[in-house]
Amino acid sequence: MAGSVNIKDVARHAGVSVGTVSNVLNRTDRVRSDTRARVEAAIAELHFVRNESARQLRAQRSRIAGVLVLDITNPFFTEVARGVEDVLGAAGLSVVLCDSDTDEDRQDRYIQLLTEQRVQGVLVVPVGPIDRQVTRLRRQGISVVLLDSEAPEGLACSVSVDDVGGGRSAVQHLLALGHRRVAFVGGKGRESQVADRAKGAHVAFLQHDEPGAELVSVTARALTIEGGYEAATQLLGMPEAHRPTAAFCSNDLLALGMLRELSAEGVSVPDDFSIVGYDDIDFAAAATVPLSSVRQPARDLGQLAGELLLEEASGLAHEHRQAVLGTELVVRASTAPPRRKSARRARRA
Amino acid sequence: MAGSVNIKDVARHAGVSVGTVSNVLNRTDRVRSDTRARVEAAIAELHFVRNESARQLRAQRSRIAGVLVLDITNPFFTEVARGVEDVLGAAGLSVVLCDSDTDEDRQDRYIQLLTEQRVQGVLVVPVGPIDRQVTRLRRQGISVVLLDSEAPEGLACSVSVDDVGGGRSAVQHLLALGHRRVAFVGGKGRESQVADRAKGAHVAFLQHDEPGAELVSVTARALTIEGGYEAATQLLGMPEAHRPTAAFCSNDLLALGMLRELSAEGVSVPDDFSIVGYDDIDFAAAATVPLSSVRQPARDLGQLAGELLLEEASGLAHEHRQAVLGTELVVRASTAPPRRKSARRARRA
DNA sequence: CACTCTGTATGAATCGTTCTACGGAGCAGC
DNA sequence: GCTGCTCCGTAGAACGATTCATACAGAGTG
Repeated sequence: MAGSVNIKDVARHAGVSVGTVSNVLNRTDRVRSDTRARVEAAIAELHFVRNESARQLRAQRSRIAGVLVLDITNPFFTEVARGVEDVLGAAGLSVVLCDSDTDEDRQDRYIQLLTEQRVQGVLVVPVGPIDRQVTRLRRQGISVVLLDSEAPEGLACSVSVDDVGGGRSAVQHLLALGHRRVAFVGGKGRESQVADRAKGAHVAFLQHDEPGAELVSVTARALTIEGGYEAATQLLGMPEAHRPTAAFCSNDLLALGMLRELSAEGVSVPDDFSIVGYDDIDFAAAATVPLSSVRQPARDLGQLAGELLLEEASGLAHEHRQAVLGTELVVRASTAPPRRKSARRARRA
Repeated sequence: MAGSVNIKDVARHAGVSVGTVSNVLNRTDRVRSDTRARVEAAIAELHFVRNESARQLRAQRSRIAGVLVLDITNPFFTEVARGVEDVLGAAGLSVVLCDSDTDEDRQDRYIQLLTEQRVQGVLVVPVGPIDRQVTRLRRQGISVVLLDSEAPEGLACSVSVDDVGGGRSAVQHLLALGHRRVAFVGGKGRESQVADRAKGAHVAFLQHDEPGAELVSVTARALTIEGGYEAATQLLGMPEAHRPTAAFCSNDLLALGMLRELSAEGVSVPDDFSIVGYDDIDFAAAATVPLSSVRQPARDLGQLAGELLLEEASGLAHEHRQAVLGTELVVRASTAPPRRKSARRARRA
């Protein structure tokens, strides 16, 4: 049976008071070594496991932090989570990972859950505006750091990436190669990250200032491999005269999906079409046509966010900071100058 | 301030007793509608958020289930987690994801954490033998289901995949194509899944019974893309006479890494070398040389495990069951008959 | 011997919620 | 008017660990 053995059972079994057992658990040095040994023996014998709910109730705070990401199947976010884990784990906090699946309702449910748990802190990659939820968390004394998204001044700490710059560098690269019609592939969602990457793409076009150059917007159902298939199909459906010769995809999943679908349809990358992705996940380099991609320092992002959270949670004087990390364009094999007009056209399926 | 407003504050503010507030929260129908409205107004006004620790303490059980996987950056496991979420989320349980990173210590720490939290249940992809931990969890009244690994009869429910069968079908495919020297690529770990896949590979060889056919074992540092690069290097380092003409990799990460490294070294897949992966993650189909792979029904696996957990946790009479799901070999472009002897050899870098 | 000081152990109060036993009000039936 | 309901609401005892004020024993000091 055993059901649940508590500190009182341990105390009785060891012939001491509950206070002493608690001391063995939490302030080991305050108890004589023979007493401690007796208590520890009782703990082992009865298979006592501390009830964290009771502990938390008393302590008014848990030893857990939550990480809430947009898409747990996207390696970029799991890499970020690992970065968080690196830092918080070392500080003795446990990290639990939650997946909003880019759904505001799910995001809010998880935030509610974490609030009810009175976690130490929450690191969240937000879906849509999140000011209200941040205020609510703060009101419960829960630290918040925004991940991969810049917080409004004074609202919270945030660690983001210069997505405008990243988007710009991707498109500059394509323009420099000689492409004039470039697709920007985004999703239906209104993630600020994607919007910023799009903005960066526009900036690159404005700076380029070549007459006739055109940025075409393509919208996939979701920022997934599937979405990439779909976006490729959309591109192939365009009349050749207006079809872009290159695409900047707002993440690598899209880019890999598009790469695959184009190859399957006989469009050669990079000879017939160039692709730049975003995130530089491991799979980007591992693609057989290794993908040019805008690298985000995912692990660093997570680590820095973890540090900011610890700083805020420590209760010391704390000024919210907005860290913005840089990106790095990694050029691989999926980008090349466009084929000359005279060359044979991509075969349609 | 606000700090923490509790049910008592709400009661005072609404002019009722704490019991009534609790009833509004938990058994809404037992309270007259005007009273309820008053309480709800007070809750909203004071920004009351239920303290889940106290609730759990009283209820002796949380509304959370934990999923503990080997590698959170491997899309196979996150897909399994989504399957679990599908089922448990619908049942009103929240799911938290933990990453053992194939490390027994980390695994044990997370199990300890989940035990202290008195979660409803734990779904775990085990690292090494786990009987002791299962017994311990069970003793605390926590349900356990093993994922992707078959539990010893009577110990726990488990949902696994016929890895021996999967391994066999992969290697049978290669043998049928005419390969005679085949590499099995595993890792340093002692995961039972990998061992079973290796066993399946051996079975295929035994059944094939062709003199001179040879199964070569290659060990990567880890079952990751990096590990795949490394395994490819090992293969390329072998004297050509003994070098396998095909590899069965124990997961897709390895396979994709190997595919990439071989391509980079001028070895063409599948012309010079065939590769079969395992898991059939989305990235496998999306590789530019789409990967032949043994598909595991990841999401189904998670869903079924979730259902078994709910059944066990419901407290009804419950017999532990071992579900074993089948695999399906998905043949794509990374496998082909071996090049004839006379053909040119792969160029070394 | 009286005193203080130090090192240990104790016991009760506390955290916030749930839930059971109970009570008062209103109503029907006799 | 009494009994027996139902409906709503209340009071207070749990749940299990932590912690603080306190007690006590023994050593050291004068």
